[in-house]
Amino acid sequence: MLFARVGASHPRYQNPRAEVPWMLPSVYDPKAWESTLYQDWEARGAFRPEARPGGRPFTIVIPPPNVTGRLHIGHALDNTLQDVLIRWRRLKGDAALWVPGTDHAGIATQAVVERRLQARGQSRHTLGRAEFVKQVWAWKDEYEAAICDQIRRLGWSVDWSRLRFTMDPGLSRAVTAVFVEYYRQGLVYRGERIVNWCPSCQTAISDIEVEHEEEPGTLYHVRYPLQGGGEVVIATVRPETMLGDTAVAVHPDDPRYAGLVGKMALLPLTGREIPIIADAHVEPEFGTGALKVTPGHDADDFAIGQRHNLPAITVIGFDAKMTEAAGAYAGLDRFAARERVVADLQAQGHLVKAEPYTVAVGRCERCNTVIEPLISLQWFVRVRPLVEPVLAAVRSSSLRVVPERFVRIFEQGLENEHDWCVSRQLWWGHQIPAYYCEACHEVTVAEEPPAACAHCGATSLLRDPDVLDTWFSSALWPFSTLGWPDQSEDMARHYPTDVLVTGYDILFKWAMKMAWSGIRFTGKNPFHTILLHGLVRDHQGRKMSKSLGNGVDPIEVVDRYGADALRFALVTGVAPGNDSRFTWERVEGAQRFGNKLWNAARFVLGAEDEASQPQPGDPTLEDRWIRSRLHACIEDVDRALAAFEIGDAARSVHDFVWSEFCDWYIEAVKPRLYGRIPGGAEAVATLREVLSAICRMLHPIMPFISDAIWRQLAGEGSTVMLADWPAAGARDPGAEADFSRIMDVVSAIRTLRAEQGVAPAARVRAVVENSGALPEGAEGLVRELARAESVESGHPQGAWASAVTGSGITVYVAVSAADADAARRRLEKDLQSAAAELERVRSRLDNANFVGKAAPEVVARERQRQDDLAATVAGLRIQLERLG
RNA sequence: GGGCGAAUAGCUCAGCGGUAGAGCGCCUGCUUUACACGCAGGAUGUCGGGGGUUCGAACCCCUCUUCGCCCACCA
Repeated sequence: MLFARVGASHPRYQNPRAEVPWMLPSVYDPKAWESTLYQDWEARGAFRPEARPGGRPFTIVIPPPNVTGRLHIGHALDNTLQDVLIRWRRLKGDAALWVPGTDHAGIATQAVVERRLQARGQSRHTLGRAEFVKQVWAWKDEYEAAICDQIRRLGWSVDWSRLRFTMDPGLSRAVTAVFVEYYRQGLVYRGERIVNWCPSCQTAISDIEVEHEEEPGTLYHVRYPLQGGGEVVIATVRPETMLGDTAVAVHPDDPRYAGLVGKMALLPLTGREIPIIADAHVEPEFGTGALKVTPGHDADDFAIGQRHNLPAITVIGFDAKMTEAAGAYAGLDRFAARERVVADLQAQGHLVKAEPYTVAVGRCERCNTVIEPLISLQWFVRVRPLVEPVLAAVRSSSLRVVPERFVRIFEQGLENEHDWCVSRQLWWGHQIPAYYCEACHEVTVAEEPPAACAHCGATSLLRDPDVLDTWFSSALWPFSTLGWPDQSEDMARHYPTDVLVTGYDILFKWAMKMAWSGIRFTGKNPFHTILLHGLVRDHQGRKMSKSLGNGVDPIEVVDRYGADALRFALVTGVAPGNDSRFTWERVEGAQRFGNKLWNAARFVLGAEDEASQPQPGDPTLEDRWIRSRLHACIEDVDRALAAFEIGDAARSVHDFVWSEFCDWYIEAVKPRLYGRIPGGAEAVATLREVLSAICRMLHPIMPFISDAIWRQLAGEGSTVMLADWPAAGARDPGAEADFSRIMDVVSAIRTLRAEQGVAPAARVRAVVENSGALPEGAEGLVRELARAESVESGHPQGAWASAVTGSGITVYVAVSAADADAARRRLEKDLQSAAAELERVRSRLDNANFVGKAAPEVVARERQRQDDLAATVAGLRIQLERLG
């Protein structure tokens, strides 16, 4: 037997009567099923699109997790959403392909490996580049394996035969091809520009990798004397950079400084002469309206410098220490230099004032080091021309962003994009395919190392040592994973992909770049929809982080509750695009739901043996009702999934299973199954039909338990994973209305029993006020569900307890030793609420505006309500009188 | 400087124009031939404040407050 049917009994399990004849434990044990099922799915080839021959392709590429470490709870959400879509489409008959893979994550991975080396007293420099890269590959192998294992544990149905890594030979070829093509088209260039330099990571990073934080700082006002007398006062938060000033700028229209433009100022501390220039960038309102210009250490100043042909002086080096150009300050750390400069300015009388000021400090997102803007020779991608077609795609909705509010954010991100610095001074990554001639110093960019310089023919060429930004290769992921630049079958069949599922936090970093690369190199949007979700926070709403130690390991959750419980909990916690909170309570709730379904399945499977009739008869009211409700549920789940509202889909199945199938249908069907009423065979057929549909509807979200049940329902040779999605048949409004009256009456009787303190096992006499209140033949059902000895119609005399249902039906229960006070309290409560409601309805109907302006059906409904409520109130008054 | 999100029961969240909901927690009962990871019943809300639109607002508009994000050449 493939599957163990008997799991460990639950310690709290204590119902001796539940020794089940069909051998299923009463507590669902995920461990007994999950790994076996996953292996079986894989063995069947169910993860591959080929498992659905003839199906329409449906494709998702996984956002490749970094090989720096293990998956966190955010990955668990991201990938579960993808798996839900993939499994749903597969059940719908699509040839669903989910491409798995991992990202080499340049800086991050290099940093963790370097940290490990450091712990052993080594560094990448002691190893040398080749050996170091070899060690990073070993790390990658280790963590990739761990990640793949986690993917299996979560039940994600990825196609393992298509596992990819951003530095695979094929994907690396794509990277080179794209770089070379960009170069040919003039979209990539090398230049000496001001970049964000991280002194700790020792590499340039892109704008988006810098985090801006507001911090308390100081704004210094410094007096710069003028050549020939006078002075100008500038304001700065970084006085140490004044050593590299090459101008003072004022606004061209600023009357205060109209006469100064063209004159020379004398830089304090060094006495160097710098010109006073006019530039519209200067904000006259800020500070003194005069700006010190340091092209070597400020991006804005660099731009001003270019406009005015100013020289740039680098006074801070790559090590964040002052350079020789800083004269007396050379060798000092940049922050120590700031203090010294301020002290010296003060001593020499140049400091006008220093006032507290909030400054936005840029920090490296990886290591939190304060970024130093520095001029250096780097490679850049010109993004403006790339961005235009993406804007057009978003505006025409050929590229959708869900939820829609992110469309504008996406557009603004595209519009703000500046040239992208793509070279990194690292060893781990795709080495830039640029070769420098040692003879003529010209560069050759080519897919293969050239034998000779393209410019002078010399044969001595050196390859650029830098590697590309990780996002350069991730940007190609939707097509590089499918075989591009080759004309592969997967490209033909599975590209463009369908949906990109990712967190809003990497919309700009990643999604945008994929969009432009896809359009540029394949002529198509790489996906038609970007589905965004938020962050998974801790139960207090804090971001999960290593330093807070509040992170939740998804595998720990799986170990304790099973993958289905985690998946269900994650998915029900999210509204599209919003952050969500992780709580163990939610996971427990999901676990209980799985167990509830498991036990419903035990009931259905066991019911088969007990059916009294061999031939199915006509469906009864409850059969028609549950089918109708099932169809409503299927419709709703389909609608929700199509709209990417996955939490809604989960809730819908949950509520149907628990509140309708279990609470009412299974209970309603018991008399037939136990032979007290005929019709058992039809009940069994309906039970099985509904359970089968539940398994299929739930499978995308809870793949394991749905298959565990399915296999017992349909036979072990089968798997729900490759079953067909249930069809939403026609609704039966009559059955729904009739059965809901039955539920109303049963609930009313139960309420009265509880209020009257009737012993649970005792049978009561019940009366329903008018004979039309219950559907024909429903008395037996009500008797069973409400534990009544009889259910009649009429107006009983004497001391009966009564209650009014939401639908206005009055229900009476006879009690042997009536608790008159309790009965009176109930009546008064019902009377009070009915009278209040009647008053509201009356005043509404008395309002000529309402009657005149509201929709006619609304008015008609209110009139009907008025009549019903009036009758109810009158009836209750009579009841109260009878009670005395 | 611009933009976005959140604010509903003790907690986590649905609801987004027509009588305030769920789960958890809480209270009362209960071995009830699927399930005590359960069943039945119950209590609990100035739907952040203030204006407006509407016959009617938790829901639409304006405004304010609090919390959290993102973007921007924010000396």
